[in-house]
Amino acid sequence: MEKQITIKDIAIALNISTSTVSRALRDAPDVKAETKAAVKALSEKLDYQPNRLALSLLNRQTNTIGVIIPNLDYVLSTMVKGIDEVALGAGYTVMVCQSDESYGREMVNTKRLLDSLVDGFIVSVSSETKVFEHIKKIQDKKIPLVLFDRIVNNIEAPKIRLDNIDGGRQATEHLIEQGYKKIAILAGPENLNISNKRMEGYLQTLKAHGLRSDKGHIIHCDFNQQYAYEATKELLASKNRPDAIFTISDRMAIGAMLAIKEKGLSMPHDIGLVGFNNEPIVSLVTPAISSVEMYAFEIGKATAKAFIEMMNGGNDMLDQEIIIKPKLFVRNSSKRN
Amino acid sequence: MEKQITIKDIAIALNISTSTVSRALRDAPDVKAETKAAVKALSEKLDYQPNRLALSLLNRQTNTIGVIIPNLDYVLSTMVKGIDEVALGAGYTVMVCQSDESYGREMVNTKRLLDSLVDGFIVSVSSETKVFEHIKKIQDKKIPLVLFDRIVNNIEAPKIRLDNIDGGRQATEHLIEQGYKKIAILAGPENLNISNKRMEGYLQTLKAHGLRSDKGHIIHCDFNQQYAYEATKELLASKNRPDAIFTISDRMAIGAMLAIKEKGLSMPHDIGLVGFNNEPIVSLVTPAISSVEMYAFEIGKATAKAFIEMMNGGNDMLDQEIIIKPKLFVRNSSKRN
DNA sequence: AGCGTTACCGGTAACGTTATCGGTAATATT
DNA sequence: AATATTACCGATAACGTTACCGGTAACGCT
Repeated sequence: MEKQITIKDIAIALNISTSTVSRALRDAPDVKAETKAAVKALSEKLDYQPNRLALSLLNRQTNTIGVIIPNLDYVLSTMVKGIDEVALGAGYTVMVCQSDESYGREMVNTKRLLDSLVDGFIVSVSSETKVFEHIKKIQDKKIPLVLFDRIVNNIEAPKIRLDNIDGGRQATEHLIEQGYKKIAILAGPENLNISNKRMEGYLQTLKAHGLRSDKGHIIHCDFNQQYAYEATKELLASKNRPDAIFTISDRMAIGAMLAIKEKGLSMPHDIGLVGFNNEPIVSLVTPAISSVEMYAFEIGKATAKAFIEMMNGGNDMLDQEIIIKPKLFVRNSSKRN
Repeated sequence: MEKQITIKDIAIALNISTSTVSRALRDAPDVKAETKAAVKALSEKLDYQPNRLALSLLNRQTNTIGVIIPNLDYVLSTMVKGIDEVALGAGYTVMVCQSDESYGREMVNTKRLLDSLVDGFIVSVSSETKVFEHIKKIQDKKIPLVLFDRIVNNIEAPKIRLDNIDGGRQATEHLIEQGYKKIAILAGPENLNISNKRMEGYLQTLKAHGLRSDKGHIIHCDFNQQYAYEATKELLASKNRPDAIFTISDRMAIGAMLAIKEKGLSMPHDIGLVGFNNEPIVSLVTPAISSVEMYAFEIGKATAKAFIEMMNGGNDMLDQEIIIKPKLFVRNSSKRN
């Protein structure tokens, strides 16, 4: 790393003070046009770039947003893309740190970024996170915080998320409409809010239609094809075999699909299947899988917008919750009539 | 944002100098044990966190790596995960910026990070990038740079990449062994190095086995299922219909698969299919798709390791090229005997 | 001639931290 | 008792930048 060009170098070369150089570069009114021109010409020639560290230290702001996410799967990548787009436009640089679904790494990442590196946080918590001291610490320091997707209820911050209950409802209602009676659900980890909400939608809808929800038809497993595959195998081998499965992610849907095919059952005839996320892949397998679109890119954009609004003094936003409506895309895995 | 606790606050509270506080916190030998204890206790109590901006300004290093990537698809996400893992372990924070395959955004991102925000760069260029002034600027400033995956040949920097030619060779050789005679290739954008290398392996292998490569069997299209789907439809409708297709990504393989199924052809009997990347999805569709594993996580780790080595003064690494060997995983889409 | 105004510029302090030098008091050595 | 050594600590400068205050020279006005 070479010594970088500073304002001082220019000042010495032109035999003026650093103050004048600084003013000239910022087009201040009280600098002779001639001087300005000389300064600008030289700084151009030397390819002067202001040192953002020094500026940040002085202004106490870095124009950087810390984004903490559990992983970089399809949905979160898409959300990050949305955040990125809006943030970049507003002059912010985004710092993405993935916790890899680990509470420990989430804490470490948060702490690092907290050391005056970012102006604020956009967080989606890991599935392992059950204690929120690190999040509270952000707020103790009065640093702007926005939660998205995997939100935490008892923290007061703007929250941007999907209407997960409604997503669960749409999927379940559709299956019922198609005549399925024994609908199982492959849910995610037990303490994961988004999973529980989707399940809540599922349970509510069953109840509303006077259907019983067999306890054996509710299965918690990790966000993982392999687990989903095995869970489905068990489901299909059970005494009270379900005639439809709602999985709360497409990855899991594909795992389930594999087990269904292996068993020699046909979709949608013998068994119906609905996934969640509407990843591109679901329309490319056979049969194409019905799935709930969650508009991840939009969620990302809305999150960044809320963040920026908050940065601009919107402390009245603390209790705001932006809820995006999902939409079921029906495909052949569940379309019986 | 509240005023943060500084070393000065502690100094005033304990009626000692900032120098002493600083030394006490760093466990310097020439501080009374009693003083140390007092400082540590208070800094603990006030939850003092050193200001990394100030430190960075002083030491001229930020302990941050700028990672520029074209997007966050499966392969790159996995590589970033590898980079992250190694970098975190070495005390670096990673700043991921995606260019979204746009030359303009790649430039903007690079420039921003160049303003003293990062100690070095790890770059994978966008498919749109044909001019490399922004990359050369990094080197002009003597800032460490490592290229990975989508590398640029005429830039002198450590490069970590897959042996793409060999990947193309393995795929093609396998298809030939399975008795396929008319092997088409779905390649990526024309100026994309990784695509051209995989194609080179394909062409070399055809030649080595005395097979002609029909010009109509070489198709360039974007990394995109939809394009691949349409391109395959055309291929299958052409006079000289291929009996096998090698796609240089799994996304494209799935697009191709869709077209093949639609046409009513069976794999591997009527037509063979081999993809690239070995994404989890390929083993979950029917038939499972053969694919070339590129060990993305390993590439990510190797990249970060090379970067760190370079940071530690390894300027002798400038011409080093680490080449990871791929490995074909054979599945039912191409296993005829 | 004396005063105010304008145009322009320089010096200093500050952001938070640490390296370096130097100093003082207590203790050890002769 | 005089000197050397040790243990401990404070002041200062520096990293690069800008806000703020102040100053000088030139000019115009009465």
